Amino acid sequence: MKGDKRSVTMNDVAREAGVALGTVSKVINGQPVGETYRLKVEAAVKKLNYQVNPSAKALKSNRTSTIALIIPNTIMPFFAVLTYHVNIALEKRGYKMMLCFTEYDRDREQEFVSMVVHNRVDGIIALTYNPKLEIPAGIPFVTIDRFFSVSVPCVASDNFSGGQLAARKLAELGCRRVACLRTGSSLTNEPSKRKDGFVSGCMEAGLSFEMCNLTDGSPLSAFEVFLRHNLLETDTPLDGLFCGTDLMAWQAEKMVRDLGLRVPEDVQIIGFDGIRMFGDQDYICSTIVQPVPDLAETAVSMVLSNDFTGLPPLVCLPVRYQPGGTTKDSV
Amino acid sequence: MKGDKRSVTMNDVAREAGVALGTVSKVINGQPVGETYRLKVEAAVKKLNYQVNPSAKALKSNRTSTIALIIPNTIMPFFAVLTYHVNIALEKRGYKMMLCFTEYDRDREQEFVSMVVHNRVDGIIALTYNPKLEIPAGIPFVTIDRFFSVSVPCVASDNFSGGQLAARKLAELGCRRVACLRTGSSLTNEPSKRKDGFVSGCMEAGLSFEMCNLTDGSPLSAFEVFLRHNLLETDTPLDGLFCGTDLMAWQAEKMVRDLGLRVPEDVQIIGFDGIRMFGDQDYICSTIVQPVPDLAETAVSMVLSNDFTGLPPLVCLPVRYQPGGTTKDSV
DNA sequence: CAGGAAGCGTGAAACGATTCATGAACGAGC
DNA sequence: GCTCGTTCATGAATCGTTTCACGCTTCCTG
Repeated sequence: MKGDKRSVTMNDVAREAGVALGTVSKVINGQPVGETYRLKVEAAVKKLNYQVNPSAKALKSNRTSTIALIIPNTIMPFFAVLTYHVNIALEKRGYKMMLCFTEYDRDREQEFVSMVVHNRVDGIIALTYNPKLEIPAGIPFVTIDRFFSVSVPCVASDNFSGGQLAARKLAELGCRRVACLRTGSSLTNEPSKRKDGFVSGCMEAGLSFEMCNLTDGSPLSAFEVFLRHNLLETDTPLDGLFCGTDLMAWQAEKMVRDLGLRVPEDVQIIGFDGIRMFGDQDYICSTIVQPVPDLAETAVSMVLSNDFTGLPPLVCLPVRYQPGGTTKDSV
Repeated sequence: MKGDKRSVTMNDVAREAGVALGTVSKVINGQPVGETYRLKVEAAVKKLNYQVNPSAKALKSNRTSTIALIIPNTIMPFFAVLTYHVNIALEKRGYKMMLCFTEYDRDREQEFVSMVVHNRVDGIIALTYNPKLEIPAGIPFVTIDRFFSVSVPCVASDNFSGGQLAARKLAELGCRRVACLRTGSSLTNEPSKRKDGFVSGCMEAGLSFEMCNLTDGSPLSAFEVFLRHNLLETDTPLDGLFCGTDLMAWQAEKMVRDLGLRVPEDVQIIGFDGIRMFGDQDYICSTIVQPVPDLAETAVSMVLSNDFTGLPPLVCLPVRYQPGGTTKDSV
């Protein structure tokens, strides 16, 4: 069929180099081989432009050099950036990534897990929403932001400290009465510790605070009702907001503006994630920055770890505060 | 080694079903087989929970059911959304995606092309920046937004019409003097037709316009200089902006606000791409929306087309205008 | 200088699928 | 009833690696 010039095989290399097949294999895989032989093989490889056939290698060795990343989508900026860094970390180590988009669907999450196991990936990194996800045995499985059990290593930002930090910053910046806006209250996972940290930080700083939890189905406009009431129709209006994500902060900023108030003069806002547009430039709001490249790097190095069962059950990476235009400390 | 329970093979299925190996293969691949045999095989497959081994299949058939997507990253929202839809379109057809992030590096682009060819992908979809990219023969290759030659099919939005549409809208909305802000002037590709369409639209509508082209290296602040001059230090200030991307529009909106003007009251802004945050909700600005799901779907169906050489050299998909808060027609 | 351990290259077998030459089974035609 | 043709299941060969038992060298020791 179409110009299928048969490709160069190890056998061709062996013949060209005048050595045995096994010797070529050893050279290719960096196993110890006599200097003379290695040189001959390397010359032949170069001459014939030989490249290993990944399918054959995978078939025989039962390893695919592929790691699955199970994640809702790449539409949400946090997921998009995480996916990027996971792929970069994998590429650096000679691995490929198999992407599985679940769109938060619990059944799809479970199906993808079986699917990638059948596809014989060498490991799985998952950011999922099914608390009852069945985790396959016998294959390295690392989660991001979801703690299942001590035998399933989890990588996450230090969400609790991030929440605390936000509260402290708002206090420092002169806020008297603040609120925490968040969604997804139905699920307990690592990110839900942001609010816990925030509460802790407020108490510590003696800051008066409100909670506004949107359950999964509620429309975003519920925030608007909350804000209208607590900004305009009260004697002690809010002057600070902590939002569960930057996107939420971005929405909140709009809502506050639409209510005729100024950001950050009247209301200061801190988000979470550290999403920026334009590469290294603007943040969409003042925020608690997650170390996404580190999250990715850590998850990858854990899933590829030689001693998988020796890994710590939960790795929390440090976050930092970043002014970004919605707080008074922004330049 | 670790619980490597040998997996179920076609041979096991054949034995279980009491038929020959070849028969099982035919059933699995949907080739015609006697009813009785098919039923026996299907029963055995179910009983043993057989799944084909992709590596073995790829090795023998020389097809991997994998398509490479070569793209700068998934950090820019447009790329992120495109990647998402490409993956969904591929998954629907039983294909996997191999992601290659180039970060706009021409050498990496070229390296990835060779790499994926060696990895024997069944086709390549590429969004690249190297005008001299060498396109491999003998493998379906579809580009997005970059036209190379009539023999390399390209899928793009109708950028020219989009530019025209933006100009017409600004005219309709009462603008008298407008400008086009864009970057990346050094490269001629499909998106660069946006400005051409815009120019054409302005002339058609009798609208006075300025061009502000940022070459690749320039800092974003050059826009600020341009805007300050054309908004504050002139007798006939601009009252409308068309930006090459939504991100640029988002920046421009900030700059205009920082200059003390109101959006959309004083200056109306239209972007390009149709980026939204929050799924189906907010657009970050009034914009010309690219049909990203269609772009992905089209690119995928083209790259998998049976009659690859019969494809049209350039497919332009229709765009639409979407009010989003930075124009006076927004509710 | 003989004996034996250590080192290392060799090449056949195996991984699990696809493919195709082979021949069995069956029906039609005369 | 016999021949010829068609249909279709069969299973051996093959894809390009990895692996490992085997045996040849080399070199050290006594």
